[in-house]
Amino acid sequence: MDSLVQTAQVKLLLQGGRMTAQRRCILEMLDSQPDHPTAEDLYETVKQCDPTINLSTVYRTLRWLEQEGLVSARRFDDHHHHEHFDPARPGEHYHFYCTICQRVVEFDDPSIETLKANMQRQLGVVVQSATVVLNGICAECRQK
Amino acid sequence: MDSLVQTAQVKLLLQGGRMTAQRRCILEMLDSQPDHPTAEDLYETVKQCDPTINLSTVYRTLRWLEQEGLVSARRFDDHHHHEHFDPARPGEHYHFYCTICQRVVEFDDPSIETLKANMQRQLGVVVQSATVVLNGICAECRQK
DNA sequence: ATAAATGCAAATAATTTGCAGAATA
DNA sequence: TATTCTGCAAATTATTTGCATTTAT
Repeated sequence: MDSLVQTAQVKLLLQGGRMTAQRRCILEMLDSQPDHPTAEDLYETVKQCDPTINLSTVYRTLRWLEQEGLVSARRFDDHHHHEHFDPARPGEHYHFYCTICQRVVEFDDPSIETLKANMQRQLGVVVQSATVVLNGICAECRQK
Repeated sequence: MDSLVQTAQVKLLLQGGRMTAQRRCILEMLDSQPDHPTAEDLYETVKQCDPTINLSTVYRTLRWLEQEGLVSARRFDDHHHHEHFDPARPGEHYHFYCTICQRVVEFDDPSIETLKANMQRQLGVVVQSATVVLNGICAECRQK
């Protein structure tokens, strides 16, 4: 398992990019959290290791990572219009979003492949990807 | 089948609201199009029947309709961060989004109920709603 | 006549960009 | 030392809000 820092290092070398302190710090934070933070969330966290970092730098790094296929941007909530950044681990996965505590739980299920196949057949389309967000109440919030 | 204008009329009466020319025009446009327009799309269309209408009025009407359960707001594309407004017809449905022509096709499929049931069991959560967007190439765009 | 809705312009929120200076290879 | 990257401030995009004026009931 390469760390994000290592993977990014290689990509940077290949394209003449540079591993700066800011990037290393962002990458380490992203790697250590099982979260799906917003840019703002990440900014607040990263400030702990580099208090003078700028939000633009966080965005620029996230966009670069996205372009390199190392994170993907998702919108979970139709009314809070900000993106969550999902460090791309191997294997497609989908999300459960708790409408009470905003927790995100990843899952995968064979019924989604069934759905894709059904729709390709019934609609005559080609399905390239699927976004599935189940909204509801997570196990923890139910205990109340 | 009541038209949106009629349904809205009743809701307005019950809450002391008023049926204005602008609202009627927006409702008729929404009703006649099988589309999922953005606020801007709708604004351009509505201008044809009321050239002096303001974008704020379109937004205010859409938000009121949303609150009344007559339309729902969706984000289809993770990189164009604007909402599409879906006139809520009875029955839950999901969306196929063509990444070439931006066409939206509605569908429903029993595999989604299976998915919800699986996840409630496996994750111990309560699923209240599901957002499913399949992205790919529609039948028309495939002919090329 | 009165409360509600509109238009306008300014505010907000999330994200992006231009540019001069700082830092890496 | 030559580029690349950063911080800052200003720009952009989508949407919302305050307020004076207009309009439906």
